Amino acid sequence: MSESQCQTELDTRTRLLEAAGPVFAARGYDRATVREICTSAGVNIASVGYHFGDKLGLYRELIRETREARERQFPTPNTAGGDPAVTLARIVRTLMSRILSADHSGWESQLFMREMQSPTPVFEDIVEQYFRPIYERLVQTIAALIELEQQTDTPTDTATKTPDHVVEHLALTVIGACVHHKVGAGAIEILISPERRKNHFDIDSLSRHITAVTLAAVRSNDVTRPAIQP
Amino acid sequence: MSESQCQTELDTRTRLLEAAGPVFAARGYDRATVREICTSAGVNIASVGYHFGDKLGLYRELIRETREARERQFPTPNTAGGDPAVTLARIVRTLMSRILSADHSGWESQLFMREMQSPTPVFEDIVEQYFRPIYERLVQTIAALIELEQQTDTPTDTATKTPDHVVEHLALTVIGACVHHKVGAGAIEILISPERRKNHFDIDSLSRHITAVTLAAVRSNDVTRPAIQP
DNA sequence: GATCGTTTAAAACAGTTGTTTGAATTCACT
DNA sequence: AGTGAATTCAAACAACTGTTTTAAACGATC
Repeated sequence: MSESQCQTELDTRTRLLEAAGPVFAARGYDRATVREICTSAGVNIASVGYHFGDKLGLYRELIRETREARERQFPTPNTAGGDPAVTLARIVRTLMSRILSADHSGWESQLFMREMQSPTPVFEDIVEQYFRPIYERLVQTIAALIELEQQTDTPTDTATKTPDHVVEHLALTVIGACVHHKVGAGAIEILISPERRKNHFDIDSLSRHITAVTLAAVRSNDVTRPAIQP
Repeated sequence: MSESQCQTELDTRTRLLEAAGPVFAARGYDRATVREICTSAGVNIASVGYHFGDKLGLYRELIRETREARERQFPTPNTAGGDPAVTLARIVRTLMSRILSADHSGWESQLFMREMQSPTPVFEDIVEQYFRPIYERLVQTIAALIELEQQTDTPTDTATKTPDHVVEHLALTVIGACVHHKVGAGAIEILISPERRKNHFDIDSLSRHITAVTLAAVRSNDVTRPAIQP
């Protein structure tokens, strides 16, 4: 094994992985062809079979490495003791960064978005190892926020405790609001003017907005104390 | 042309359209094969070419008819004069119904979701004719809500007017929260317990939750009066 | 320098895809 | 029944897919 070259002439295996990312993200697992990947990587078609067994093997490895890189770059905040409002802001920003941050060209998150609608055999791993940790931290944080809010309430209001499913709804609302800016990017591109998108649809603005909405919801009894059918 | 039979023996054209819906929704445009559609419809493979020109022609017609049916069944609320809060609730419910209502088996909205991530030549039409109307009504309603809220504020608070992009952020947050329950259904199925999903993840509960969150956000100055960088 | 395991190369394979062909069939109308 | 257009059918087409094959090139070790 040669480990001396580090400039442009890399390992065939590595070149395959690097070329596979954009292609799988752009076309999806099925539409992506090993021929296009190999051409883009400048390697022979048979290399996929040799190094990864088959197309799915290459895809599995790509997903694994991408997820690990994404987690390293935007780790799930673990500020357990601090102010829940600050933790919420951090979680939302982490979510938005993982989704919108375009280090290479935004294909990383596109991979995971495609798994949501066209799941492959790796989907369950992605949810358990990538989605669940930050989701559960979000649930904990929102629960802490609600509890904090209700402690400062006047005692007469504390008749009914906020049920668990409301916390889950809130967490999923947050995630949905974040994810939508990637999933619905094509529609947003048509619905929102380019100038508006350029000025106000960055990670920072969107994170702050979603955090503010969530905090407002947590402080509203109409959300945390759901009424019986009106 | 025969128009006498209306029971099980329908027009070949109609049978093709009816069979195409579930297949295109389940597999996506590319993965769906005309062979599977024709087998499911019980017609010859060449019928697609004869009646619709080609695969894309069949798909175009399916999208058109599905969109029109969906708009008929869940029309965009046009209660212009009424209480904006009521209008908001109606819009959210319409959105959730269009997305989650499973008349046949939920494939109708799946079609549009797939267009968001793997757009075909019909995507722009869908956005302009299906998404934009209800989106703009949502924007108008939220703007009306904010104005109504700020009228009742103490005059000292009305220093800064809510900028337009905040209204757009709010509208997209609402849409994202709704859409996520379809796009992220696969992940939600893993993250949320089946019992919880069965009891609290229906159209009614989710619509009320999202409406309440939006109303809370509209009433929060932290949302409608975005601060300069902290 | 010969040798053996590792890696790459071009070509072919078997399967599936959307589409087309040309004959057979159906159908309304005389 | 006969006619002519509309429709359906089985079969084949050309293009593309993932994968395999077989031989060639490489690289370290003796």
